[in-house]
Amino acid sequence: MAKIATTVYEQIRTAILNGELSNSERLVEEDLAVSMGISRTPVREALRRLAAEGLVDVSPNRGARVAEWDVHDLREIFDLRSILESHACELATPRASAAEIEFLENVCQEMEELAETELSSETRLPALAARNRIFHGKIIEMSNSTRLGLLIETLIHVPIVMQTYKVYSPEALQRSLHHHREIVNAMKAGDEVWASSVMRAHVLAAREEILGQGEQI
Amino acid sequence: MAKIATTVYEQIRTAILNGELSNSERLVEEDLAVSMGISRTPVREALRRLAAEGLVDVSPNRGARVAEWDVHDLREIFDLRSILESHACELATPRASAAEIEFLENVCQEMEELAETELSSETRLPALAARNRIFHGKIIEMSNSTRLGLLIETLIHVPIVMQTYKVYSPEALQRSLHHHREIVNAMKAGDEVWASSVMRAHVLAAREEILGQGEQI
DNA sequence: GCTGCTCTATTTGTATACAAAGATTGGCTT
DNA sequence: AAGCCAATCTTTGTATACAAATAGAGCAGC
Repeated sequence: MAKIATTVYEQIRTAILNGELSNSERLVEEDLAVSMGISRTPVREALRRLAAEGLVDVSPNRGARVAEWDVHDLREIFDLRSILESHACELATPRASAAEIEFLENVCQEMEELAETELSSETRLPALAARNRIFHGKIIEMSNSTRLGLLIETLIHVPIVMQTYKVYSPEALQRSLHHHREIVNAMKAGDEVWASSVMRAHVLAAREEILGQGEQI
Repeated sequence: MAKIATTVYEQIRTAILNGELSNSERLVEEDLAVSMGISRTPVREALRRLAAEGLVDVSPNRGARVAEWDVHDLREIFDLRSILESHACELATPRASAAEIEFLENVCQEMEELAETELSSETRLPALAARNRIFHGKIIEMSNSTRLGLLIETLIHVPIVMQTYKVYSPEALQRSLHHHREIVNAMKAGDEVWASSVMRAHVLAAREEILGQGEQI
């Protein structure tokens, strides 16, 4: 844990991702520094890093705020994710090993089992979200394209933030799990067109789910 | 010019993009600072920013170096650019105004005129490259997707670096210009599938051109 | 009572000082 | 002579101090 700046970065990052910081809340360097018992220098570095990832907005001489997103932003993000993640599927399919397929199948099974447990449990949703991230992350890793991974990484923050407020409808959850299964089946069959098409549909379906709820908020 | 950090950032950035800094050259904060007559603080900020954009690599406690890329990186980058820029075309086509089409046609014409002037002139290539960037940038702008623009932005650095060393073959140049014309024609016809397909081909053709030459270096 | 201005207070931007981690060089041992 | 260890030297990471810019409060003028 040599670098304080990295620690600070992770702390602020998870705070934003967990919704512990309200939207467009000011992030005053000095305040953050004293609250963590350190100096402004590493805080500054952390904030700039977060700005580069789009999690905070900084204006010159006016400091940093937690970034804010509207429906148009969300639409952009999911459009791009649908394109990039389906591309990841396309690249991953011909490279997929039996072990990797099995890994994905295990994640599918875990998610399916979780989905059958008691509804609206407070531990169930985070557990599902975590598995979901593992599933998507694994496919991106399998695509063997560092930059593709980095691009998707920068697009994923906002959906995670929204995920906090989101309650999947039972039908949407079922559809999502079926998509996952179908993606793995397509990869198993070595059919990259099939796999990437399902992934595209999967992300676009999620978009509608989120945007639909967005109007209710 | 209030922010020194921004100035430094731009200076180092253009130095890298112009190839004035040799590959994987160390960027020592203190040296850069004294050479610019400033302190290390803004230099540090600039380096971190460049790191976030992938133009320099920084290792903890070991400082920053100019980033280095291999053939695999280039392939990744052009693959992703082909996807994202063709998506930009798709979004831009239904939004394109007559004035924007005319603007693109003017850029096409300028490039065609430049192509007909004396060969291997040292001013011709940079002029073409500049127009090329304007052409692609305009379409991205027309797509009206901030994040798409940002993603492409982060992918474009490396090709620019390589462009410095690159001499287009006359055939490749002609093909490139024809692609541009065809893209504008497709947009004029309101055919986003056509437009995005040509853009995809355009970027992939550029990839082969660069990679083919890469082997010669 | 409201608008606009100035002065102050807060906060960011930059410089400098100090601490810690790596790299390097010189000598020592084998 | 080669390799290893240690001391030093360089370079990065963090803290603190100071300068500049912006925001806000209070006052003056209308």
